[in-house]
Amino acid sequence: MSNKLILIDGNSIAYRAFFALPLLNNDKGVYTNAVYGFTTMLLRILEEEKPSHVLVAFDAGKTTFRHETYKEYKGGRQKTPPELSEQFPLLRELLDAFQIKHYQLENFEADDIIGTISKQAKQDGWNVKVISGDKDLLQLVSEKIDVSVTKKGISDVMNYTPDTLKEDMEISPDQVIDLKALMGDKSDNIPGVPGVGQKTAVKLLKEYQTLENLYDHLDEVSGKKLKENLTNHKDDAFMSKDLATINQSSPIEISVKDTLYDGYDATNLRNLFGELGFSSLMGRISGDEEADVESTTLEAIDFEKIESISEDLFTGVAAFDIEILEENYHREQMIGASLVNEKGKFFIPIDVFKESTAFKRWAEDSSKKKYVFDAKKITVLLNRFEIGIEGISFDLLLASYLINPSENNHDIPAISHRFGKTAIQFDDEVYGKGAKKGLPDEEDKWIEHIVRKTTMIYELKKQMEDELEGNKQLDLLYELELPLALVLGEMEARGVKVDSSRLVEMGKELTERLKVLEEEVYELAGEKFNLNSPKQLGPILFEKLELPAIKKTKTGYSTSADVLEQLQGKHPIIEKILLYRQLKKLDSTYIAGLLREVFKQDEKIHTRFNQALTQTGRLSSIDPNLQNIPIRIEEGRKIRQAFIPSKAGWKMLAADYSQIELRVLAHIAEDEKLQAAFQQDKDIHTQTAMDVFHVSEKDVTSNMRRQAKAVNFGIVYGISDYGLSQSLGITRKEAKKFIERYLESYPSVRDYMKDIVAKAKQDGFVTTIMNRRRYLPDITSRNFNVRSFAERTAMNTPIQGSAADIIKLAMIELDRRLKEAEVKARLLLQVHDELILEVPEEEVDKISDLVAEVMENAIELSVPLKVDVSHGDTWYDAK
DNA sequence: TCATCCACGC
DNA sequence: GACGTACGTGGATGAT
Repeated sequence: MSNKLILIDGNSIAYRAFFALPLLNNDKGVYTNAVYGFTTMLLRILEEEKPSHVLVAFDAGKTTFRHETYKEYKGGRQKTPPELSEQFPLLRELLDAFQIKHYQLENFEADDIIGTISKQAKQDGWNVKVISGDKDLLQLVSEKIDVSVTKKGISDVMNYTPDTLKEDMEISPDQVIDLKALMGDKSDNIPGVPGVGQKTAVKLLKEYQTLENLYDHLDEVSGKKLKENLTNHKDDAFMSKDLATINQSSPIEISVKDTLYDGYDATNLRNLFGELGFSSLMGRISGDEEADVESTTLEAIDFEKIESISEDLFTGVAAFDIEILEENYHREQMIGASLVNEKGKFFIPIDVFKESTAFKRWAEDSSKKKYVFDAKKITVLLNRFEIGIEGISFDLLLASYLINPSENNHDIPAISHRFGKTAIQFDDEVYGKGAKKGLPDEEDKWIEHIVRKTTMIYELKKQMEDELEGNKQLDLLYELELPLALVLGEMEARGVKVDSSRLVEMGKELTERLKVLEEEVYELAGEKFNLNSPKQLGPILFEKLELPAIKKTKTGYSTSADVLEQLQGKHPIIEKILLYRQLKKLDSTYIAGLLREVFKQDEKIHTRFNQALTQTGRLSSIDPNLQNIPIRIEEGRKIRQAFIPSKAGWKMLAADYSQIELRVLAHIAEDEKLQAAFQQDKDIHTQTAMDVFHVSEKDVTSNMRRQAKAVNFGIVYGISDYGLSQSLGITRKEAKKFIERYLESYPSVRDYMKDIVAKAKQDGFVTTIMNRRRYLPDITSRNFNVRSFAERTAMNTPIQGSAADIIKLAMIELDRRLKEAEVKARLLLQVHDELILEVPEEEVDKISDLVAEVMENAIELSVPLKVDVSHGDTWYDAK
């Protein structure tokens, strides 16, 4: 088999990758986009071309021999952005990990190295492929040498052979330099001949083949001006030819044989990918696709399966984990536990630890430090055996989330691989996925996996802590998220009592009304169809009934509420459909959905708060989602009547922050006008209307207030002019004007918005009051939409995220104070800016005061925080 | 099983 | 001008 050599123009490809990809950085804040792009290209080439030899050539230094002929060579070039230059060392590291030779030569450009080596290879009869973003290299094209030039981005390449070159550019490889001699090259500052562009140059070369021949027959050239230019710039043309000519006899110290490529070291590469945060590329490292092969090649570990627990197992700090295959740790079966400490690695069967008093003593002893993954989960799981847990001093899940919330996989194997630890398989590989998920037959296999995971917790603690310390986020973990996890764990385990019969009753009523509505709709439509299917509803409305179609979706007509609302009054069917949709939602999601989630044992709902998901730091709630129980529409709000205290004579108590985000904005932006409004406890939407419309309070109409409210809403949620136009039903232009007027009224807010975007561009991330981070690589995107989105995110995340920080602080403090006061009242739920508690009737007054006091003083801002507290027999009545 | 559409909350 | 636009969860449908 003949040799195949790949020659890569390193600088050119790095530049291409850098500008083609958003300014990604890894979790250490190091920019990696060029390296990432380069890597994807390398992986693709290695896979597709299967080369025997590879060389990456780099430019060296600022000046080359070309500057001796023409000192303006490459003059006027923008200097390499620092975000890119800092990636070159990484690039070399990457190539080393790939075990690919790279080379640079003082005074010469990458082109010359490539030209020289390719010439040697050609003489030896090798097949050569050159890869670059620069068309200059096309002069090397020959029978044996292909040149691939990136077209757009880095993955889109055009491969040139002598034939395709002819076809595409109508010239031969030799003529590439003549072409450039005539045309010049703006980016290299090569002059060429004025007035001669691509078209003219090609025409001339077709007729005279070479530059020399052209000048020999100069008098035959038609066109007075053209002839004059050619005559006057003959020197320029020949110098340009000189400059454009690649030196194929550079004094390189390597030869083709040195470029031997013998495959990469998968382990090294995986480690580097881990450091760089290229988790998405891990799977493309060959060897990885055969996961089973890898599993058998994982180095064996030493561990002990414990039959009975004795006190002396617990010395020093321990990593501890309980494995459960399904998501819902409130009800699903536990598989086993594992403990790793200075003594060794241990697997502990469930039955062994749940009955062990030694274990319980250890778990509940706050002086025995534990490292865990997902403290909240562990709290709930142990609680199922009536075991408490104290002394958790590290949580891998929360640490990973805080380091970079945008990672979408925060399980132990994923984190481990990201941080360069590869002695672990992914859960899917061990347990399978989907319907096939389960314990593998071989017991050792899954036991070992569990032990390995716990080992990772033990080993990663230091690394993660260093990372957090570097970001000044240790407090965020240890003073906020970790204590909160325990509070949340108790809330989840406590659950919320549900009056199922009330739900059933409401369900019956709804079913009746739905049936009637459905019939009425079919009557009006003149036929039966599936009313729940937008795909079937569309044609009925917009074809059969000939209503004007306002919006389309990918698959047909849009029948969303905002479309239907615009059709209201045009046909009686519309309001029936709207009502049907609303009631159907209530029935399926809130009645049936909630009933499904009620635990039989205690008639309670135990939601799970996801503490490591949202990009802003808010919590989310699943199975069921208790953060979106209806409230705006009365019919829906009644659902809340089914949420009741767990004991007779107790009350539900709700405490919500009033305008917390706008208060946070007033604080962060230091806007005196906003601050004053809050200090005087003004109605903020009315105040905004006064400021934006320049009217006095009494002249604020309800419409003005509505619009001001929408603008405030937009500020809080970071919506665009488009978003505002949608919510107000006005044009985008008008919306833009509104926003502009808002910013005119609150100049400090405008400054804040400007500054935060600039800071995000500089740092690559934004932070909240408690130093939570959100990375915004898209902020440097050259795509307007992508960039705009990132900019709005930069403005909005500190606001929303800080509000999330504040209520979390309040929850920790409130939990502490409730326990300290030895009252029975307890937290049940958090809904972003609101806390729900259940309280014995006799404690209501005291707790109302306490909750308000704690929430209002969770943090000291330049504006007061205001909390409204209310209570009642059900959640509905606590309004 | 997955994508799409729709709708609820903050 | 840029064509997709706050964050989430969940149900129903329909194609795979």
